[in-house]
Amino acid sequence: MTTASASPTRNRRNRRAEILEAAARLFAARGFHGVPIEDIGAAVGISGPALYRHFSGKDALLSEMLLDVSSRLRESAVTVVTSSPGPAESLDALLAAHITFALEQPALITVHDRELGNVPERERRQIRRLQRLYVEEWVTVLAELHPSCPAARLRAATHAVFGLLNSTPHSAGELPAQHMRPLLHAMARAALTAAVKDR
Amino acid sequence: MTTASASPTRNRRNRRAEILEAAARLFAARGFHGVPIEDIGAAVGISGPALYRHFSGKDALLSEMLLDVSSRLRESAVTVVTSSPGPAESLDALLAAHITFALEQPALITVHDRELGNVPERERRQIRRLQRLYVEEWVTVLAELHPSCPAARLRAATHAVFGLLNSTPHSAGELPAQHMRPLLHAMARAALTAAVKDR
DNA sequence: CACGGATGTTAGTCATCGCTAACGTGCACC
DNA sequence: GGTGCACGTTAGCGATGACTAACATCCGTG
Repeated sequence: MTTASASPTRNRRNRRAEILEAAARLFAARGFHGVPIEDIGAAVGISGPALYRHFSGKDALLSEMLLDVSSRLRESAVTVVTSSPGPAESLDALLAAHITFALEQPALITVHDRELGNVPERERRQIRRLQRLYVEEWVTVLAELHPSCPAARLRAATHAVFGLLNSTPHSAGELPAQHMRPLLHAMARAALTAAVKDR
Repeated sequence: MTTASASPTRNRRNRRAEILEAAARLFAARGFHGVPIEDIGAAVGISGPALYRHFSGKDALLSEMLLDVSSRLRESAVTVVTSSPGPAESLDALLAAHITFALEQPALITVHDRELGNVPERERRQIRRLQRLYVEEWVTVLAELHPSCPAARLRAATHAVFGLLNSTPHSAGELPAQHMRPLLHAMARAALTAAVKDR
């Protein structure tokens, strides 16, 4: 039979993804510098230096992880906005997509906004750029809905909403996901509505 | 003249506070394990091992920092609630107090919800207890305002609002504090209101 | 003015960690 | 069926970092 593991590329991909996932969990729990490379290896059943067959170093691992998250978020935002009939629908879709991500990948979300400072300068700039673009997707949609509201305020409100949505890891287990999702959606929506009201 | 530095206790207190403050900034920026003890010393003008004259170790420093934050938050909540005429005023006062803290001590807030995992078991339990009590102050007030809403939902909503309020460090500089404060207050309030509506 | 404690210093120890080196093994492919 | 590459191993090196030891200095006090 043609084995499922025919292509070495396939295996390599899986291994890399597996490592990234395990590392995300560990980084989220103990911080980048708190996790020795040996522990990451152990978490996927290999040991220590074997990681260097897949990543050029610990920094590179973190960089790739954050770059991946940033571009996925950004990409999903672009997709979602361009395929919505209007700004109101865009906003709901942005909320839904972000909530899905936060609920399904709490570790990644955590690492994403904690460990940027430990990424080497070069790729940190890239990541920041993607994050900015992601925020701007939100701000653009909000600006369409509320043209009279200054952009700075919209940006601040967006960041605050990210804080709300990304708090998921902290309240893990408080509520099942199928209740959490609409709760977060409603709260974020209300917060944004309040933010653009000029009192 | 009686010198201001008469009591050694006084000096010691100041030094400890100074160290805790510097360490908070550094931990917030680079993570607990990312900050060598020498850097903390350097930040207050002494060098490295001199810290051991004030703290028994790096762990102890972190523990004291988080214990202090947790108990201050909790205490302020108790004070504020008991001195309010009713639950509605309590809620506003809780919001105001938390926002003040988040805006004035962004580093402490950051460390407070990132580094708990690096605190030794014993004091971690204490800190968790204080955090739980703080959350319960909020939940109690909310429950008075909305008796029909299940406590688990109120707890989840409270955590989400903390996420919103504590996101301040991320959006540092977006907006001046005198605009940020009412914005956060309005958003948090609206989010809570939305959370307790059962649609 | 000696004394002692609070508070610093520098030098050194020991553990840990990131990473490299050298080597083993299975598997695709000619 | 050898050959080479993907992927893993263990041993060890060099750097760093937490902490201790031994020694200096300031300063209030009997």
